Amino acid sequence: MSQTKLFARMNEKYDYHILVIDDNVALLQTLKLVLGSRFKRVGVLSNPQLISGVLNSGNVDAVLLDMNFDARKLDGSDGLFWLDNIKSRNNPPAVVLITAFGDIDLAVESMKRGADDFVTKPWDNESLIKKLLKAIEKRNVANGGEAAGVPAQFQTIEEAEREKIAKALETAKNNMTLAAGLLGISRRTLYNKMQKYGL
Amino acid sequence: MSQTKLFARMNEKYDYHILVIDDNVALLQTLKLVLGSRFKRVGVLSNPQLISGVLNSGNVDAVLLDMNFDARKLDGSDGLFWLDNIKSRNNPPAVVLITAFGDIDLAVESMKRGADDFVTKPWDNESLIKKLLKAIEKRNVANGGEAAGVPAQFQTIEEAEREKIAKALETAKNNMTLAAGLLGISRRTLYNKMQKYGL
DNA sequence: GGCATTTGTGCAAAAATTGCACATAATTTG
DNA sequence: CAAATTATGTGCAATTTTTGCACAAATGCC
Repeated sequence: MSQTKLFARMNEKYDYHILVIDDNVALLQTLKLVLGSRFKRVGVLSNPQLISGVLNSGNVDAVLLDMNFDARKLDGSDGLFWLDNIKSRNNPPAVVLITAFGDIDLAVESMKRGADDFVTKPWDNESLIKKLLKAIEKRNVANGGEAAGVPAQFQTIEEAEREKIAKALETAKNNMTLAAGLLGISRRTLYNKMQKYGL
Repeated sequence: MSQTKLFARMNEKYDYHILVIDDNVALLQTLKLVLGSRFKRVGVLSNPQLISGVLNSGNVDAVLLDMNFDARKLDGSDGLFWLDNIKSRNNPPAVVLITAFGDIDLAVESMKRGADDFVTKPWDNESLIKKLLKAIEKRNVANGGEAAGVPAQFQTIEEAEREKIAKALETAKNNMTLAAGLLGISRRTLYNKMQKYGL
């Protein structure tokens, strides 16, 4: 039923959907060409106002977002605004930022706000593609790989419980009484579950 | 039993423990002086090998870490190594990196690896202090404020379960059969739990 | 218009949780 | 150090939860 991130053999394109957002139309063309050679679908957008709509419809894996839309305002605040906008969505795509103004503070601030990577113009095509791939893969594992809509792995309640218990034991430094309290279960049950999970 | 991050009135020092790590001893002195005027305790370390020991003993809230120890290797790889080292600890302190070589890629990579902020030499004392404070506060809320070793909040198994179920429903787009499968419980049980949790 | 899947719910058997008890450790404290 | 307090591991019976199965109605799909 699903056919996501499969093979990536020679001449094979990655089955990912990239959305490029930049107000420079010429640049947009170039990027579409470059990325189109390696990704199955590359969308292009010159008006960031439309981001929301596009993300709602298509299944976008990564957004490549320019930091500066307004040429009179080169501090990247527009980019940050749209970054926030995208990252506050429900199941946000990976976001890689691109800018001509290599400002460390801007880069750091972007990362704090949830950007997945940061690229400066002029960029190297291969490393841009690599960064996009890395960002997508990281996002996919973080999301349990539900990029294509169909979940791949999803932590079972039992698995989550096991982890939670392990963590509680650690936090409580193996004080069973405390750990049981933290977990909100009776001490007897904690013993039972520990046996069940081999802890 | 704990008395962390209290007041910060005029002339009052923040009750935080900062550890500065740099191989430049002169710089270390300066930083100790600068930070010492605003933080209760400021430790200083010129040999990163000793980080682990210091972090084990004291209750360090934030580490200010230089990126370049070996003068012949200016790519920051040493700093990243120690950053990883610190952040892989159990209850890691906030880490703010400091470097003379303002390299965007290095900054981005640092943030990816869990640094909390990034400062370039020459720095502004006030903003350095602010960054440290922000980093510590962020870390404290993230950890639920268990910096002092005693757990404050800990998610109960039921709470975790509730969250997990909510997420599963979202992932499965409210397909109950699928959601139950994802969670590894019977469909009937999913209905029961949803009622119990008011989902 | 069917055929397959999903939904919500009932029911009884099986399993898990809970509170309590109790004999021993282990830890704290004066 | 000795007493007092707290934690441990386990048994047991009452209670609660989970499970599998069933079934009629609703929904989706070709």
